Amino acid sequence: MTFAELVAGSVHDAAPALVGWTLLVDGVGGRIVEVEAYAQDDEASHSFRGPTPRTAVMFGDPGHLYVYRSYGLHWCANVVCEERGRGAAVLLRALEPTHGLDVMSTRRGLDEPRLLCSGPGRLTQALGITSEHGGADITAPPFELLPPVAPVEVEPSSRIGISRAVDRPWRYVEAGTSWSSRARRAA
DNA sequence: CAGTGGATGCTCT
DNA sequence: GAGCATCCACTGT
Repeated sequence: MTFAELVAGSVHDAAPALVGWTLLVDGVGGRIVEVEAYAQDDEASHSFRGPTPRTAVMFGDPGHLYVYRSYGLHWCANVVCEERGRGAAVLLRALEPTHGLDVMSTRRGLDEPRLLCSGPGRLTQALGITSEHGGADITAPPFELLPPVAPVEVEPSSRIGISRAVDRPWRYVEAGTSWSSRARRAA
């Protein structure tokens, strides 16, 4: 299954299947360990009330990036899923840093590996993703996607930071990872 | 370690 | 004018 085929399917299948892929931007990045699925029929999704100038990308082609500003200062990156017009996307919430640790440390202004990519705002800062990448094809340079080298076990849980549809278990975290955004407690 | 609140800008009501 | 798909510093134990 190629990445393009994967994200063309249901967002509820694509989201857990993205865990374990490695995402690089200009050779810098890491393994995806935490994501959340957002569907159009989903009160917590930006696409819930239909397309707007901000969310137009969500209703475009799968495999492209929907980037939005969060709380006025952070960028958050999503991979558009399903076919055109569906308004479905997967929010990238955490990576296990594997490539370009030094570059990410500089961009983040800290050395602690655990804090480089463990959060949606953190990983965009570490990878240099901004609104300039909004609408870009994530399967083309400067992006690079490497498939998992071994089967990945994924556990569903509730999504974080939302106030509606809180009960839907559409957050997917790699089992046993210590790199997720809620792994602040020691292992 | 847990809990709180400030920063900061854009979208939609 | 409210409300965020957040992060960090600071407080009090």
